[in-house]
Amino acid sequence: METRYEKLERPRRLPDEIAARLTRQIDDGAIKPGDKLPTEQALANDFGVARTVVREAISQLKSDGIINSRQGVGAFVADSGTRTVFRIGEACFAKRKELAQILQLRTSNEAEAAFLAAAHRNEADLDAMNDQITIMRESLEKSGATNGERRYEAERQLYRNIARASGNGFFVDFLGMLDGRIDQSLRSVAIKNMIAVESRKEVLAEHEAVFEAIVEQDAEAARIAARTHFANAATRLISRANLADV
Amino acid sequence: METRYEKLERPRRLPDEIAARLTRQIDDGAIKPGDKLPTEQALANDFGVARTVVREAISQLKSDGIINSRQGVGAFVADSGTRTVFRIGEACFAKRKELAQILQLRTSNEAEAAFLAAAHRNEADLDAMNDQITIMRESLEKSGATNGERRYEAERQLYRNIARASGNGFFVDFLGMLDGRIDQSLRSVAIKNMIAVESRKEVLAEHEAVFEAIVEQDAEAARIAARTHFANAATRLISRANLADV
DNA sequence: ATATGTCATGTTGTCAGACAACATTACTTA
DNA sequence: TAAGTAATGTTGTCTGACAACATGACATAT
Repeated sequence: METRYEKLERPRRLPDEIAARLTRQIDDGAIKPGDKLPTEQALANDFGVARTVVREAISQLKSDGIINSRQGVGAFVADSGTRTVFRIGEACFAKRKELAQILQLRTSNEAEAAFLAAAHRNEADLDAMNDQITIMRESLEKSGATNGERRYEAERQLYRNIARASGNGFFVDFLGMLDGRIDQSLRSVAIKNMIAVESRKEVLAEHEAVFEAIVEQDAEAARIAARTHFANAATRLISRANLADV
Repeated sequence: METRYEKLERPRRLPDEIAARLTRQIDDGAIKPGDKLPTEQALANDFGVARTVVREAISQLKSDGIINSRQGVGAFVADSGTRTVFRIGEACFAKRKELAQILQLRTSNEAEAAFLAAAHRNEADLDAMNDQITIMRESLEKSGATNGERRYEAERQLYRNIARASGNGFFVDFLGMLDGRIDQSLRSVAIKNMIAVESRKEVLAEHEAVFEAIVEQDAEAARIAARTHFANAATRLISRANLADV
């Protein structure tokens, strides 16, 4: 019996820690839009680090549109409406309410992607989807961790294929980001779920319903089927994960 | 007559330029996931800048999950599935096809937010929405740039209020980011649109339909009404903007 | 022969100091 | 009163150094 270990996380670097603290102060309203940050030298003194470290932290915040800096003047907190990125904090995945909201966001967008895919898909798209459905079917009756992981990966690939078939690259990127974040935080839970869930046939039927609707170019049916699956998946995931009720 | 000037953009800094070039190389596939980047010193020599500048650039990419670096080893391109942020490049807003896709993404999510808002809204939410509708009505018959801008801002605020009423903070953040990016790139076009569009009454009616559905807690009607408005708005915006047909 | 310990090397992470580029303010001058 | 000028402070960039760490080669012991 080979015991599997999870990859261990590397220690946080100083610039990331400082970026996180500044971000939190801004999100909490301790520093408001328009306010001027302390000078880099002052921040370096306060945090007890070199100015280069502070600069790396500020560089990160600038690239997110959280702050703007002007040479010779200073760095200022930007309006909340000027953020250039959408990101989800690590901690959100550990809280029941916030995780439910994240999965709600995903469900909506996966449903829309399936809707669009039904209209735009070509034969190559269908083949790619069918490959994953086939893997799921073959793995259906088998047990064990390896097969659970195989079904999990097949499912992820199936919905990546659907997103791609939508013809809208922004859905691909956005859903890919959401899936990656969820995988990063909840992969082991999701795979355990795959192994344990007693109603595998019903889950497979959910995927098949989505696929068949896309084959038939029935966009509304695809949307409903995808929404059904991801809503169910969210319920299963939340009930199985070990979450805080903040 | 006071002529208005747009805020002028400040020159790009070296770390941002380097981060952009590296990102592009990765997106283009010139450097693939798993590949090791040149050492910081080598990059500094190639670009003809100091290592601190390269480090700031890499620090940005790390915070996006595009690369991972390990002390004593090097920096490596991460798998595309491990990106921690969703961002939209500036250039996308100038291309017809990509802008259409961005607006499609927004339409879908605004519709879902309205759907959720119909179920979760409280009286304070409705008041906030009604304030904006009132502003729109009062401004309806008036002309001029100022009134166009007023209607534009009222509309933005209305849908921010709806997103907030959804009770899901991630919709608020995501839609806020999309709206901010669109505003940044197309504000003047959108306002001109507000001033010029001959069918103001019909547009106002679209907003009122969304609002009334949310008042009546008719979630499906709210979704359809919001989808209708944003789809129409997308068509208007694209037809008026000066876009490349890449 | 295999496993363990040690060291040299190269890379990233952090520190310190310096100067350039720039914006603001106060001051000077026409 | 208006325009020009200098002083000051901040961010942007450069340079050099050392610390922290990982890797691979080598030596040693069992």
